[in-house]
Amino acid sequence: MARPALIEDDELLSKLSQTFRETGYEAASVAALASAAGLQKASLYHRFPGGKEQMARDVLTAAEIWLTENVIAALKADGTPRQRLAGMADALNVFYSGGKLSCLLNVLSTDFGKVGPFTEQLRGLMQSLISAIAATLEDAGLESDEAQAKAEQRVSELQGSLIVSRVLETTAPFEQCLNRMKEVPCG
Amino acid sequence: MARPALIEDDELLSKLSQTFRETGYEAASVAALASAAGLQKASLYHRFPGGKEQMARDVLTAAEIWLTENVIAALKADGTPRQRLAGMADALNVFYSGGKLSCLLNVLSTDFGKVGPFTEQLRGLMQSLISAIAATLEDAGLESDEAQAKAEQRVSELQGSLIVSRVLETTAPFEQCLNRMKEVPCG
DNA sequence: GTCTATAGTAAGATAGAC
DNA sequence: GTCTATCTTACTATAGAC
Repeated sequence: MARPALIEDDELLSKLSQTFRETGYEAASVAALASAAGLQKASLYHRFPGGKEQMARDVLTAAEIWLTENVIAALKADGTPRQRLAGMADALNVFYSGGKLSCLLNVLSTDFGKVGPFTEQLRGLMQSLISAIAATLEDAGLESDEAQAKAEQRVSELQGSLIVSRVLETTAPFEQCLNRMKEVPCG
Repeated sequence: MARPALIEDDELLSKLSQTFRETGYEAASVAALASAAGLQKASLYHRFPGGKEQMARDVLTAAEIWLTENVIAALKADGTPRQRLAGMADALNVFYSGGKLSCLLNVLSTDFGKVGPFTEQLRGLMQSLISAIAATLEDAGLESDEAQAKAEQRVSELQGSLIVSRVLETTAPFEQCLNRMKEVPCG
């Protein structure tokens, strides 16, 4: 194993992720990404030969892993559906820093035309999240179609609450959305 | 009154709006905007001396007027709350082209850091929409706090459903969201 | 692995003819 | 009001020293 880098991969990806989520993909210049990481541009290109697109892809992959190991894992854990939904909400609160960070699903899907380089990965991630929520709602007694629809609705609301929170400059909409997500829908 | 331009202002703004909503603010180059409008870059700058920022601002103002005269007007029209919500949903369906166009509220708030040049206008527009929905829900019998919360929730869901529709490449989430918005919430 | 320095390119914006 | 041509700047990306 080689000597460790001056800045660890995990921390580097975290800094890059924050910049992408704060400013969007196109608006995030490599200079800004380098500055956020505390490196020079050439150092970033050394670690990401694929350039900015690879930086975003690696950030997205890291987010996918984190969401799988935390948000989706919470939904698949032991416990009542109510408890599992609460676990999911807590993990989402961490992921979005209490509503202060945008979602990569939004950011990376916005700055391109019909089809961007991340479309497939984004779709897979979103479907995984929806499926995991739907499965939990089924365990709570909902029928399959109903559970799927409610899961889609909740993911929509989650994404949208981040937009509303950003525009209105208050995290209240995001927090209220998380609270609603903890409850099993009445129908 | 001077001789009319070769391309009318309304149509021009419509083309620019579509480009911004399809690709985002930063990703929409002036060259692409000009191409969409069927003009050269210099012609665009003649009409918008403030450059790309003014183009986006004028597009946003036009959207604000359209939403006020259609979506919000539907909410303030005569009829039962249920009828007014249905009128709003129909207008929103037109505005978003059945879920195929992103929202300027998302696009213009994403590509900047904490504060962008459109923050104030975006916030005002979103608050107007939330207030108009809340007032209709109050007319339907909800208490003030409850109506406000439900209105925020619905706007969140609307924004989010556009993201989910874009990522999953199906307009179903948007359409289902509109259908839910037509109903008066049970509580 | 990180740096300074620099290509090469595309962006936003302007000048001036018609 | 629209155009062609151009300016200036900022961007992505690379080369090569340490």
